[in-house]
Amino acid sequence: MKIGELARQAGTNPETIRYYEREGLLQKAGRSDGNYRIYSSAHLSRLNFIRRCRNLDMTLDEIHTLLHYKDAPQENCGEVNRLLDEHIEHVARRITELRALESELQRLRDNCNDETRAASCGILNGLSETPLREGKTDCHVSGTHRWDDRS
Amino acid sequence: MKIGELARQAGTNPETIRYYEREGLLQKAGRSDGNYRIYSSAHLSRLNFIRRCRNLDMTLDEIHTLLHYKDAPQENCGEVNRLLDEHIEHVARRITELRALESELQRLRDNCNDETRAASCGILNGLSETPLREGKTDCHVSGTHRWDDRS
DNA sequence: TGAAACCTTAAAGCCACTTCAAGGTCAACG
DNA sequence: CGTTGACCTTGAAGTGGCTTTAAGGTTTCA
Repeated sequence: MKIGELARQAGTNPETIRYYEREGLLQKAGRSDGNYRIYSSAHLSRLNFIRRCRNLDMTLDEIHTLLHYKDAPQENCGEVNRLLDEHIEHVARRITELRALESELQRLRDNCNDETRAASCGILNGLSETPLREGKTDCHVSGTHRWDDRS
Repeated sequence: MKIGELARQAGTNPETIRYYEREGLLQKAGRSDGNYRIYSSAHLSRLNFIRRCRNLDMTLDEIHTLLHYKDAPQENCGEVNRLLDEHIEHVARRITELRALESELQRLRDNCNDETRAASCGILNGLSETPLREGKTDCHVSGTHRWDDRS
């Protein structure tokens, strides 16, 4: 199987696969006569593992750790459990933050209901006054702009 | 006021301020004899506006747009309203996604309660089997790893 | 034969900064 | 006067997780 076929089967794209190889997440593939990468079903299942973890918003570093334990089945899995616990906490924290954000934005939005002159727009005026919030927690869940804004 | 003082007052740091200047969000400051940037309270309030918007997870592009209307108070503020509506929707969508993520992670976590051999760890095995979810929506709220992981 | 679909590499681009390197300025202290 | 140390300057590179671009090589089918 060549890289394009692997990409199709895993629902990702060839550049991403080459990137994972460079980063050492995916073992190097053998090459065909024409220097094309040739993959087996073992590559596919490892790639699927990686993509599942990415869908769960894990970093490549975290995935590296998980792959280590997959490759060392005799080791104790305590670190895997802890990694997941921490990750769940990060997600939970980010949800809390985004909810606070949402209500703050909604409050701001309610300040202007008609299209008026910018000078008297309650939103712009609100943004000029709202106190700066402190306390971005040490949560690693990120902001509002990760994926392409195709909407 | 020099850049360090401005940074302190706005709760940000000098490099960020220079970056905003390069990006055209903050007007260029005058210079002292020794070529230091000198700021006024007008700079401070504009910087505060920008930081408030960033705290609300807006992109620099969105902030550019808002600043345009602040600078043109006679224009109609309809675009400001729409920008906020879209932004609120993005945040709401990301919250929904993260909640789904959280329950999926929790389900996975429940598969392994003791420290055992990695080979029989329900988490690793779960990650090897869970179907790949489709449908990352076109939400631009980002993942779980935005801020430093200082925890 | 030749065009289309696939593959290769290396490098740059994305966002919103942060960090680094190498140096210049300024006030205070001995 | 010299020097220490806090502050400032610029430009370039690094962050993460890719995506895009450029410039080509290979394979397949008509």
